[in-house]
Amino acid sequence: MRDLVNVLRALADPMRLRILKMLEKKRMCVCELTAVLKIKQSSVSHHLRILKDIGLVNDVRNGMWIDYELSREKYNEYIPELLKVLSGWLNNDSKIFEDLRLAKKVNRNEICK
Amino acid sequence: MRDLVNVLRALADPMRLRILKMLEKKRMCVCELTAVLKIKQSSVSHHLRILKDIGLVNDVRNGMWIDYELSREKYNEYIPELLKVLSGWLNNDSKIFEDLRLAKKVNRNEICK
DNA sequence: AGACTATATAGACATATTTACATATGTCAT
DNA sequence: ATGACATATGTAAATATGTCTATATAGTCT
Repeated sequence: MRDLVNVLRALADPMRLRILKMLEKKRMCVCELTAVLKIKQSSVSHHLRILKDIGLVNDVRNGMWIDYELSREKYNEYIPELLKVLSGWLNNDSKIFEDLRLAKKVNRNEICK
Repeated sequence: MRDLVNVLRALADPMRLRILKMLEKKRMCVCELTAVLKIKQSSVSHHLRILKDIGLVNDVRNGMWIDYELSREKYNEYIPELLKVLSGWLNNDSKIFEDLRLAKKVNRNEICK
């Protein structure tokens, strides 16, 4: 029960949903996510920590960067099913649409000054 | 997006999950739910309002009582799918098991003094 | 109509959450 | 090692959430 509540809480936030919808398309580093979301880097890290702690995302070090991706490990039974239904949602949301457009253009070598 | 966040927030609470799991089995009035959950009636009403506002439950007057039931109307696209996956979850949770046992026994004519 | 009772609402309090700022950690290149 | 940069963490302020007490509302029943 605690697990399910924690997964739902992790999902019940616009910024974290936006992050997850971007990670559906590709791995992204913190500075790329920061550039798209337009909140402070520390806030992005905070949201990523919540998603990582509950097992919704993994981080993978990649040179100077740390890439985040949707988790493929089975931390608990709820996550695969929720990620699956989420993949069918918000695909016509204008905010998500704009995020994905920006995420596609973003280049870590340019923006991470 | 706002809709989805609100549905997830409504679900992300142990008391509200317990309520929904009971309503999966049968309609229940506020005083019956109060007896099982063992929190104050006003708190139960508060949770029911959140569930009703987002469209997860309906209320139906029944004589002196107001019965709540899982919503069958389609307020938004997320609710039917989430209620469906929820029906497969928590069925082995000990708290839920105990709730259902109490819910089956409870009799509104006795407890609503 | 009036008393009764199930439910809803308002206000208060404690706790949790989101964000930003400042700083720390850890990696790469020189 | 040192400097530069990406990311993480600690702290503080503003806002939201869950529970309670007290009271109001809206029905029922006689």
